[in-house]
Amino acid sequence: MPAKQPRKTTRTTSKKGAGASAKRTKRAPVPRRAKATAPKRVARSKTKRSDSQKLATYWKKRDFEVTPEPKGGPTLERGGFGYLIQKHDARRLHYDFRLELDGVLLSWAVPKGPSLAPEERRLAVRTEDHPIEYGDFEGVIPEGQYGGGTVMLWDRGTWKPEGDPHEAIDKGHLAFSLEGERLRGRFHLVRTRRKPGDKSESWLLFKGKDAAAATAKSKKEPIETEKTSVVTGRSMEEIASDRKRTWQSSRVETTPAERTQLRDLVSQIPTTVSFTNLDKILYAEQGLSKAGLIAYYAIVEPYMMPYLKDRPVTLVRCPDGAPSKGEVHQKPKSTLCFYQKHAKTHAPDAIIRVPIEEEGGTKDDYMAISNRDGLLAAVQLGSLELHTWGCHIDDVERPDTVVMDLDPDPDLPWKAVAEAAFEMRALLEELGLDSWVKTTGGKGLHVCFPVTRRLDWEAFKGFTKAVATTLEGARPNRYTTNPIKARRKGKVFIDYLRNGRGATAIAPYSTRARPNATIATPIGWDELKDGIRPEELTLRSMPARLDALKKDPWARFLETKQSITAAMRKRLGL
DNA sequence: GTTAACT
DNA sequence: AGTTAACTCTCAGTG
DNA sequence: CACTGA
Repeated sequence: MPAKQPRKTTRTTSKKGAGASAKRTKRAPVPRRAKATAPKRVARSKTKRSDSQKLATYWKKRDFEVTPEPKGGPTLERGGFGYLIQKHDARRLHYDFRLELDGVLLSWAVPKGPSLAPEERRLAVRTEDHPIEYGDFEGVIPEGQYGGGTVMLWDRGTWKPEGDPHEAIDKGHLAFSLEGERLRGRFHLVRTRRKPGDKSESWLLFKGKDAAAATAKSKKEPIETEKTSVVTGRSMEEIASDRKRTWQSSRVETTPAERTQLRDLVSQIPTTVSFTNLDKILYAEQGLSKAGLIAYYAIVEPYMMPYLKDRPVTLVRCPDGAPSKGEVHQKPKSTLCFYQKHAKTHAPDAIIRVPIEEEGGTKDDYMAISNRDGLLAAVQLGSLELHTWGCHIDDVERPDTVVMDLDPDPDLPWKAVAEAAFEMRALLEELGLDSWVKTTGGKGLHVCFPVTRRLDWEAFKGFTKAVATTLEGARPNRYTTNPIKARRKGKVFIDYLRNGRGATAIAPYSTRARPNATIATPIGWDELKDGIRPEELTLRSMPARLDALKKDPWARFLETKQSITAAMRKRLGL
């Protein structure tokens, strides 16, 4: 079963279900999680296991903060023999065949589902044991989660083994009868010989000979005739759309009227860029479409452009949208998004190409944006973040903008981060430098200032390092400049390395590829003092904020002419 | 999201 | 015609 | 050394 889309493959390789035999693509290495799948050992072992051991694999694969599937817990061994089949529309549609034994549900993924014809032997891939409570589950597993997709209860009832089921499973031949609503009579599960390289057990599920056995011709297959839930009568579509309703209730609703409005707005933007996929949702939690993103950038463009214009830029592109809360939790944006630094073949004409010398001495085309068309072209490419160099393209070797990144231990209160920014400002002021502050979209702050183009990157970075270490030296308990042990111990990491050649920092007014759609927002020092909250500066709130602002908090940034002087460097011991 | 290079 | 990879860089830690 | 995660 080769995967359809490479990106999704990467993101979901560890999804097994029916796709247990999925061939690996070259790019997608076997995730460690998949290696941890060891249903064989768990299921075949005759020794008594504790309940927690039995379901360890099941738990390991799921994030119960995200998925509506039951966690299941230590269960009493009721000796009951429940049976059920779930129709599961994950990466591939398949049927999950489950038999209760020893307090868990033994499970097989059957890609083609069961057949009533004894000669039809259906592949059944053994998967991890599931908790008994799973037998009641019907609903939608969120995208990005293990087995993401719609689950329908297709059949349920009881089963009865012929002989000792433990021995039969060890032997690899389980004969049993089913007493379900849609399947009845004798069935067999037979384990096939394991081929070298097989990661999971393959079994065959087929009908045993009895009165209920049918030849494929004489009787319709229940898989074909029964299309609805055995419990709720719902179709797969109905189950799936139920999710939409509950899901949408927890976010800002986008009505068709609003969609039209956004499309209209987009159509009125004067631009040469042609847009596609305007209704595609890029921020799931806020229900924000690509049209909404384009509208946002069209609005902030006059505010943003002065800081973005004519600097080498790196894009963080997420054509399928920002990671949702669930996705960010387990597998961050590395798989959903990718960085683009070079123009390569992808860059549209509206984005400027700038040949820049690489470390090795060769030249490669970088990108720069100089006007609205360029910005919107980047958005059309699915860019959710724009990162800029600290220089302009007409003199790439002479930087002109310093960014001191204050990156706090996540446990630190916001107030401590704000205080750090004020201390940084005070130090710079003492040296004779005016500075401005912006949020980053997360819990960090950037203290920024312009300087005249005099130093090369080495000297420039050296100066920012000295500033950082000075602050660290003054308050070693509060600050660290060591990226290694940056985290822990309640410190703020002062990242001066953003001031090196080729390094970048998030551009003012850029969106972030994060679930909450926060914006890297220039703010006033007074606002920071008054306790402005970075999580409230979002894509949705920004237009109103800009309207309400009496003056641009960074108004003086662009006019300020100041230099890193010999005297300043001397004062820092350089 | 786009392109080029494959099967 | 349909499928797949590439689209950053660096660095510490791990086996 | 190859690979991963940050």
